[in-house]
Amino acid sequence: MNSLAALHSSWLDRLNPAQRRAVTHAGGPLLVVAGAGTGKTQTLTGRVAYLVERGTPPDRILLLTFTRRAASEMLARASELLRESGRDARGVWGGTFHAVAMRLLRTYAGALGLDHQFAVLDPTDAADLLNVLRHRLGLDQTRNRFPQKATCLAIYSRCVNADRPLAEILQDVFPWCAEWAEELRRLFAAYTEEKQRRHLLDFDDLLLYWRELARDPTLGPILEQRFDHILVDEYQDTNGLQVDILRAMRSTRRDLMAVGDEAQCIYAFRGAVAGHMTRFTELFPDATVVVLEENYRSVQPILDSANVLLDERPPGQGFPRALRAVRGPGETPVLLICSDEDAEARAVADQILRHYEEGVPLHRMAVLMRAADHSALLEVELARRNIPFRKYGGLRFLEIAHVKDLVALLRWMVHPRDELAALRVLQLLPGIGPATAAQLWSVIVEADAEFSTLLRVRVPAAARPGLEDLVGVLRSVRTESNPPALVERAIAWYAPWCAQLYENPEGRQRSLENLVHIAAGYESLEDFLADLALDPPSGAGDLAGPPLRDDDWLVLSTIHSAKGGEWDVVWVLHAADGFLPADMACTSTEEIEEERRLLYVAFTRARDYLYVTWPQRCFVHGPLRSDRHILAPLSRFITPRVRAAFRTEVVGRRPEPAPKLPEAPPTPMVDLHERLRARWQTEQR
DNA sequence: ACAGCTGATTTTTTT
DNA sequence: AATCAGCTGT
Repeated sequence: MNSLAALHSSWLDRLNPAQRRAVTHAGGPLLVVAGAGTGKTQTLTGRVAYLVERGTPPDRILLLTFTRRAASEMLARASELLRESGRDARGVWGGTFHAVAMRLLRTYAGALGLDHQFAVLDPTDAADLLNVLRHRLGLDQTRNRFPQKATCLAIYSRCVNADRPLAEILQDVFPWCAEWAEELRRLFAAYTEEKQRRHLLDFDDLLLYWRELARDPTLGPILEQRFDHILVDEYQDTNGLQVDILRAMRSTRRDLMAVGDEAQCIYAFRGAVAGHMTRFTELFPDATVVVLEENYRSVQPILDSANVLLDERPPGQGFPRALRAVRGPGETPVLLICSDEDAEARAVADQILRHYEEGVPLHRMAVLMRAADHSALLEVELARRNIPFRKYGGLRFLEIAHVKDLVALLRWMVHPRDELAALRVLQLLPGIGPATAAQLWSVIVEADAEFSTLLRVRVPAAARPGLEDLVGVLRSVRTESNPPALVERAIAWYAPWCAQLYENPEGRQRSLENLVHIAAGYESLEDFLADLALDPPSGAGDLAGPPLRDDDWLVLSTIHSAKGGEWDVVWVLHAADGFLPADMACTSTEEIEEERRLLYVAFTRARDYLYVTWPQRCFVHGPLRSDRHILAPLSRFITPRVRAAFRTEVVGRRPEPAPKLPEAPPTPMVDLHERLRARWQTEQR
């Protein structure tokens, strides 16, 4: 025990008293209220290390995080702390709720009556399946247009995750779809049945089945005993379903540690409720609460701006809890008033270069925005100036058309009964559309997935050679099991169709080659695909972005994807009403308050410098609002008091005074009026 | 009967 | 910019 104490002291002493109290907490439920930048990650990793050091077997610890990356980073740091004691944290169950659910369900599939071979539907597949069923139910031929497949999935998912009835969700969140309540209910019923019939689980099912498993009178207790300690990061963003799971997993055992910050709850669209933090102590009345308030990240002026931002909330929106900077004074944040978006992009690029020349590497800077397309002009400007960047958030890797095509082929190779994948692949061939593809599929099903029967079907001549090669590729899994080799075979088949179907085939092909490298880390193609669905490469930019000359790149990120991150210099783009808050999120107080928290998250990512930009004129493009300019008022969250925490700079063209015309020389009079009238008098027809 | 095209319509953020 | 229903030429 003495030697253990000596080992601890090396890193335990570096924690502040509150952090140490959390890390060495004796037992029972523990809530850590951790404001932004207060060392919540150190506290969590410290706790893991402490538990392992005190003898808890790593595989009896469950660490639930918001992304997989967060889990692996924390476990690596915990192992670091443990090195002296000769133990390590590998073996700890770490990952997202979804990834852990996947692992548990693979283990208990049999007992649940689930096919061991169940496949996971990524959101794109889920939407495609809904689309199929929507047509089957005749919901395409309606007076008004039925909601799009992605919207249907969003509605379904919100109901499941918030555990609230459809009618309520429609009323509160999707009022423009309220007229479709009955049709949607039928659609979701069909969807649920169809998934079960095909042994498919979507992301939400992973959680739903876990909850059922944990609540089961026989299996539940076994599952609960499986873990001595459960630790949850970003607790403020857990939804009702996840809270249910935690309660079921801790009905008799009491060791549960939750870490979070109510002011950073930004996932209402996934069913999170800002009040879950406060409700923790209701669910676990014997909980110990530890509050971390000392901020180690930012200089005081940045925290001042964040503190005022929260202080301007209407009453009843959570406790005011001011952050104190351990680091002390620093630069005042800057509000950058730009004449338009072009000026914004140029000014931000200028400043990036200035900080770079002062010695800040690009990867210590980040540009954050509410929606992925807010950085469109900036991206052009960065490319023009050869500033390398990576973009996180926005279009997901698996949503890019050519990636979807290739992944469908890989899935079909692995799961011969994957109808959605097969139909997508078959329709790549010229002359084959929905009907022929469906016919080919039924032939295969009858032949018990013997691919060569495909060649007996009469297809348009143009499709014939492609189809023959396809059979060869599909059968290659029988002789080859090396994932990268299989991915290469798939690419070889797909490349010509890709070139025919899309612009920029070289670029697309290069991004596909990256899949070969990623696949190299896997034992089987199956594992590779399962992981790809749950944890795809972050952002399209990872693989399709501009060529990276060196290892240094600027980060562009949605605020949602920036969660947990920190940078020396941070820009927050488009701090204009209609963009932040987004105009689609202004129908209720709850939505608006969430937008305010989003801005709070953005502010508190910055260590040394914070710039908030306001383009006075914005170009709105995309759905619903045909491309046009609008005058955008400053974000309602930048109230006079908040603005007082900033220094203001103005960039771009001021409205130019009308150019003075040179004095006109005297000229003869002309009758303009007459000429204009005449235009219509002589018009024939 | 079908594939592929045309033109109207479309809500952001992510595991 | 993408989706989707309906139209048109094969």
